[in-house]
Amino acid sequence: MLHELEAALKAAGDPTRARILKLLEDGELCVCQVQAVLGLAPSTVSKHLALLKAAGLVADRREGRWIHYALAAGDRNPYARDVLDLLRASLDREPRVVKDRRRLREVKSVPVDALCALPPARRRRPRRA
Amino acid sequence: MLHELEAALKAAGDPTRARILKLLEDGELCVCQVQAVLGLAPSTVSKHLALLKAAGLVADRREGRWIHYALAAGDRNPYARDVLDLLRASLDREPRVVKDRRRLREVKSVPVDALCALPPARRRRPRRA
DNA sequence: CCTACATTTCGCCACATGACGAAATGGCGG
DNA sequence: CCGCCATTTCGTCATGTGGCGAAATGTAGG
Repeated sequence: MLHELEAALKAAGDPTRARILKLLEDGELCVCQVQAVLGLAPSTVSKHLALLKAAGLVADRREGRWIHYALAAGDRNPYARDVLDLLRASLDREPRVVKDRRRLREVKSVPVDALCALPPARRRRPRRA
Repeated sequence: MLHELEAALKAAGDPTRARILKLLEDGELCVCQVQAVLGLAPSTVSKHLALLKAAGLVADRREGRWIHYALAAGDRNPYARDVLDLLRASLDREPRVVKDRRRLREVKSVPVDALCALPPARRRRPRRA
């Protein structure tokens, strides 16, 4: 692997992964929640999360069938703290980030076990089935 | 272009460009000096410097035939300062960086107008011709 | 054990990126 | 104005990366 700093910078330097990190600022999320907000294929989201984890920027936690991801405490990559702090202080006015946050509120209002069962056509406005 | 933060992170996240930024911590350098230290083709170095400049991490200054690059003050990209500070506080023990610094001292001991005339075979130990 | 389902892994494709050499550019000295 | 030389631009190639869908994995619940 690259040096830890380069890994962290590269991981955070991708638009999609930056979106994910901004989402996680509100607290941990399971993969399907992230996927619902981003609107990308599950495999794509999974790969990004795996890369963020490899870079030491996020940590995962298994709970039943679901795997929750959260911002890392920095115990794995000493530069994670700085990079995450930089991100935390940034992008809050970015339209994409604002939209994602709005969408996240919708997603969070749905129980997790109902979320992933929603058909794609309904994904824009999730509702308890 | 990408958002400024993403541009800065991406620019600094590349190994070669990180090496360049670490070199510039000692003060401005002309392209041929950077090229002599890195041992890469001039066109390659030029492209990296152009990208760093586009990202607002470095600034260039023309002096005669030579173009000097220096770390940016941050007036172009508001995140440059943070990213450069992060780099400044990092990598100083990296073997690659240590070697580059040693090589830089050699390169700086040669007058600039003599440096670029050196044949490639002699580049490992530059000496006034 | 078998199914259901969240997540990951794998194989693929399109595109971005880093490297080079060759050719173009632009200032300096004649 | 002409050539020299540092630097950039251009074209090309190999490799890396992000996206997807299909298949594998692993856990909960019957």
